[in-house]
Amino acid sequence: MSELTAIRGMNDILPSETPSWQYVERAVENVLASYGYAEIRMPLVEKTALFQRSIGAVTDIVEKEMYSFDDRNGDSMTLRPEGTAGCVRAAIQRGLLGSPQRLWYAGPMFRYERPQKGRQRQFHQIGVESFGVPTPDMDTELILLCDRLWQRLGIADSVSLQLNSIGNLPSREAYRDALVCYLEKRLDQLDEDSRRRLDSNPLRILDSKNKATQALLCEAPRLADYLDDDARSHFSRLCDLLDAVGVSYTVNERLVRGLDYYNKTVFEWVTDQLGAQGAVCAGGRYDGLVLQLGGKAVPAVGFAMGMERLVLLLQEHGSVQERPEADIYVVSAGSEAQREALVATQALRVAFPDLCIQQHVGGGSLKSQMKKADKSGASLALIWGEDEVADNSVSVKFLRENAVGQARQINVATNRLEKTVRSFYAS
RNA sequence: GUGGCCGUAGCUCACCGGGUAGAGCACCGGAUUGUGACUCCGGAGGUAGCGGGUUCAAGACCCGUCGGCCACCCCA
Repeated sequence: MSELTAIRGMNDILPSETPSWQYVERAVENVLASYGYAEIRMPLVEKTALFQRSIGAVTDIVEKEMYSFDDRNGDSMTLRPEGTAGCVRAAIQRGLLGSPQRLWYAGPMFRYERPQKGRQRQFHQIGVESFGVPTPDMDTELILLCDRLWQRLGIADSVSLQLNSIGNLPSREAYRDALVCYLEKRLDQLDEDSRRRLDSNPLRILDSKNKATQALLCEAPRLADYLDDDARSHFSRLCDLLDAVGVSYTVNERLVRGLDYYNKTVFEWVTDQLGAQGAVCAGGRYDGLVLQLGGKAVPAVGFAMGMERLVLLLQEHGSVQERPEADIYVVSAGSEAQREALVATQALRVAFPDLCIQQHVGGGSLKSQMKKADKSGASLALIWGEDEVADNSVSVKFLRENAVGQARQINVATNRLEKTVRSFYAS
């Protein structure tokens, strides 16, 4: 093996996998279009400060996971670790926020982490963001959109919705103080990671996986008790609407999300089928971010889904059907026959733009060409040899089980080939 | 950043201190003249991740290193 290998955590998506990817991408694009969302494409690289000021300076992402570098002018740039910051920046800078906007984007994100199942350094997200609508019906729409997509992909049974409200900044700060106060009195019962979080990001302690810590939290102050009326009614309206449509969810009071910009609604679609990586899709409301990044006070909600994780889920369910490499495989013996075959094949491609018609290349005996025809999965082989050239015909061989009474091989005049193929596919 | 498991043919894996390192699948060729699959026959393909050590002898044991997977952490 050469030492010129791919960078750790940056995977090639191989030909055997791209059908699954395309399947997911098409389904997503379809569903998004049906809800009226428009695509936006942003650069992969942004100024480092953009991420520092949006994601939150003390988050792991900004502290140790960003691919940052100085460009030739000495300005610090960063390969985007997530999409929301760039999308907000673009929306502000390009003046998209005069009226409500429904946007989506897809593409690679970069985070310097140890790779594991469902997690790599270059990974792909599809992000959906809504700007300008402060009411909970907007949050609802986004969640319904997800639900529709899971149905569409056939993975609805594998994911479930976790929901919470983390209120506005003042109530979160008040709660944070109460939580820290409570935990500081019980420092000895806290695990090491949680102790570290006590100064940096106390809310994250809530979703610690440590059992002792979780037990400790049962008696801790509850975030829900600190929400103001606005956040409370926003959340209950969201729940009402979800109930009305019949989307089931679990209110998870410990769900706080990692990025600083969220307020009010946060949600996560989780699965137990991807090892340690439970979150397939996650997001929430971020009413303050546009203002914080230099725009007007425009409310917003959004979420992102992890393509790799969706594809993994889909593959576990085996619901992507594979297509044969070719529908028709063209073989020939002799250079004159190959010439005839080439011309006829080109005409067939015009007549049947949706079929995959492969003409054998690279020579070899007719036998070896026929082997290739079989392996390609094609239903028909078209054969040109000396005899066919001599009488302007082509031999059509049916390679698969087909309609009763169908001959295994027939010889037709070249000018009747199109008609023959058409009738084969009609039946 | 920490921990566990693992690097032998294109792929999945055997052999687990001793002869020229094997199998299945895949690949190539042949089994009648111009015809696939199934079957049979034949062939090609490996400095056993890399470096060092122990030993009369190492793919197997030890150390290091690189790479992979999984988990912690974090997150989509």
